[in-house]
This record gives sequence, structure tokens and C-alpha cells, in this order.
Amino acid sequence: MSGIGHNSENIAGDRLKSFVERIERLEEEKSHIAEDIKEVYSEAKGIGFDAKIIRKVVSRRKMEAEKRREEDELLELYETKVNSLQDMME
Amino acid sequence: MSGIGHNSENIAGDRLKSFVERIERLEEEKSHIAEDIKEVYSEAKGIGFDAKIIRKVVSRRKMEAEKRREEDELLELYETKVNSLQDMME
Amino acid sequence: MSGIGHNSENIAGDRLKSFVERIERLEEEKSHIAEDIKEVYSEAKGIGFDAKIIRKVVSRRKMEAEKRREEDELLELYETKVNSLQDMME
Amino acid sequence: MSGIGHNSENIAGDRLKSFVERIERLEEEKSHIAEDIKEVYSEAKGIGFDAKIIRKVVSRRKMEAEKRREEDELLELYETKVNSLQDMME
DNA sequence: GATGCGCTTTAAATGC
DNA sequence: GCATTTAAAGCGCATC
Repeated sequence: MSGIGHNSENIAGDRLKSFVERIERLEEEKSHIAEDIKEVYSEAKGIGFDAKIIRKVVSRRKMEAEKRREEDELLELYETKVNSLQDMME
Repeated sequence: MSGIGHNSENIAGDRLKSFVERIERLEEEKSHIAEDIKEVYSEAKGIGFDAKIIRKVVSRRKMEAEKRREEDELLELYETKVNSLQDMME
Repeated sequence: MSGIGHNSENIAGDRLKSFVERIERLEEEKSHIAEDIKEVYSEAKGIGFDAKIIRKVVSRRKMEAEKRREEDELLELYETKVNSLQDMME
Repeated sequence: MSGIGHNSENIAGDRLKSFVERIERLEEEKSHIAEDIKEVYSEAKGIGFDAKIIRKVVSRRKMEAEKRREEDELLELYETKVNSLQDMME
């Protein structure tokens, strides 16, 4: 079960295990939050809201935020190009 | 623009907004954890581990855990049956 | 190798094979189109366009189209609700 | 609104638009084929096949095809080596 | 119980 | 060649 070299041989295994466990802990937290979200939808449903509508509102707001971010990136990209052109003309 | 009934008319809207914001906060937490997980994979990769392998180990352990849970449920089911039989014989 | 019942036993297999082949043909077409898209990006790049910008423009237009569709669905959903309320009051 | 330089200033824009539209057309075709594939799966499901199984068969065949291709490439590589050796000995 | 939809995860492409 | 970003596949849930 143990012998010369045993410890060093398992260092990789130990580190692997450590990574796996850290990931598992985080995955668990993630699952827990996902459940919390479900509960919020359930609660809303319980007082008469249509989950579908809430879902749409949430996704709509998300899309708007993404679009804004996307536009900023595009603008930045254009500016980079313009600067490159200016550099070329100097 | 405002008048009798205005506040009451918006109660639904306020509650909707409240739900939406709670969900958004939770979604944000979830995203954050997802990023943390990615970082762990990156860190592992950084010291020479193949992310793909870690992924396999994690999913394998998850499957084993689920299998065990299912078997426990099955066992529990059997025990319930046995108890029912015992009750019938009393 | 053959005998009574052989043909009927393989009917399911034949149909499965048929489905698989149809899917494979379609997948092939899909891959081909994907390659065509790549070529367009390459061509654009070849005459000095930044593929990244084109990509952004394409995705931006797509998002706008989706947003419009999404809003229509939301509106429709609201209308459904209003109709339900009206039905309740009749 | 228009004047000297106007047309030339927009040539880049026109070409960009042209590329974007070509890509969008191709993307649309691709989406259409993806839908066709889904329909085949639905049809198969409709006569009692499990889509999951078909999916497995398709991916298995794909992997086999790739494997064969890789082996061919390897063989080709060997042949190249052999030819090189022969050339060296002449 | 079947069907469609959304989300998650995995695979691939591109640029640095 | 690696790391980011983007597309596709697969899965699970909610609905009807």
C-alpha cells in the first residue's frame, strides 16, 4: 500500500483531486443558485404572475444590455481602425 | 398623468420589477461562479493538466453520485414495501 | 445468412439506415455552406476588410431582428392576457 | 447631400454591405438545412425511433469516417517517406 | 406523454 | 501554440 516513491507518485493525483473538489464545490453553489432562481419564478407564479412574461422581460433586458455592450465594442473597433489610418498618414 | 388609482395600478408593475431584479441578481451570481469554475480549469491547465480529463473526472463522479442516490431510493422503496407487508400481517 | 423472416427483421434496420443517410446528406450540405461563409470572410479580408468588423455587423443585425421578434412575442403575450381578462369579465 | 467624393466615400460601405448580405443569405440557408435535419429526426421519432439512438449512429459513423481519413493520411505520409528514401538511393 | 423552448455545455475557429 | 471568442449540440424543463 505504501513504499518508496509512493508520495511523489501521487502528487499529481492529489492536485487533480484538489482541482476536482474545488470545481465540485463551485458547481454545487451554482446549482443552488439555479434552484433559487426557480423558486423566485414559482413565488411570482404563486401570486398570479405568468412566469413566461417574467422570463421574456428578463431576457429582453439582457439583450438590451448586450446590444449596448456590442455597440460599444463596435465603436471601439472603428476607432482603432481610424487611429491606425492616422498613424499611417504621419 | 397621475390620479386616483395610479398607485394601485402600478403595484403589479412594481412587484414584477422586484421579481425581475431578484432574478437578475441571482443570474449575475450564477455567472460569476461559472467564471470561477473556468478559472479553476485555467489554473489546472496552467500547471499541465488537461482540462478535458478533469472534466471527465468531474462528470464521472457526478454520475456515480447519482447512481448511488438512485440505488438508495430503490432500497428505500423496498423497505417501504416490506413495512407495508408487515403492517398487513399485524 | 438468409431465411424466413430475414427481410421483415431488417425492415427497422433499413428504415434506420435511410434516416441516417438522409441526415448525413443534410449535414454535408450544411458543412458545405459553412465553408462558403468562411470563403466570403476570406474574400473580404483579401481586399482589406477586417473580418471582425463584418462579424460584428452581422451579429448586430441579427440581434436587432431577434429583438424585434421578441418584442412582437411579448406584445402578443400581453394581448393574450388582456383577452383572458376580458373573457373573465363577460 | 452629394458631391465630389461622395460616391467614392461609400464604395467601402457598399462592398461591406454586399459582404454582409452574402453572409446573411448563406446563414439563412444553413439555418434552413438545420431545420430540415430536425424534421428528419422528428419524422423518425414519429414512427417509433429514438432520436438519441439515431444521433449516436450518425456520430459514430462520422468518427469512423474521420478515423479512416486520418489513417489514409498516415499511410500517405509513410508512402511519401518511402519515396523520399528511394529518391535518395537513386 | 409528447413537443417545443431555453439553457448548459462542448467543440471549433480565430487572432495574438 | 495558446487563449479567447463564437457556433453547435445535447439536455432538461415546462407546457399542452
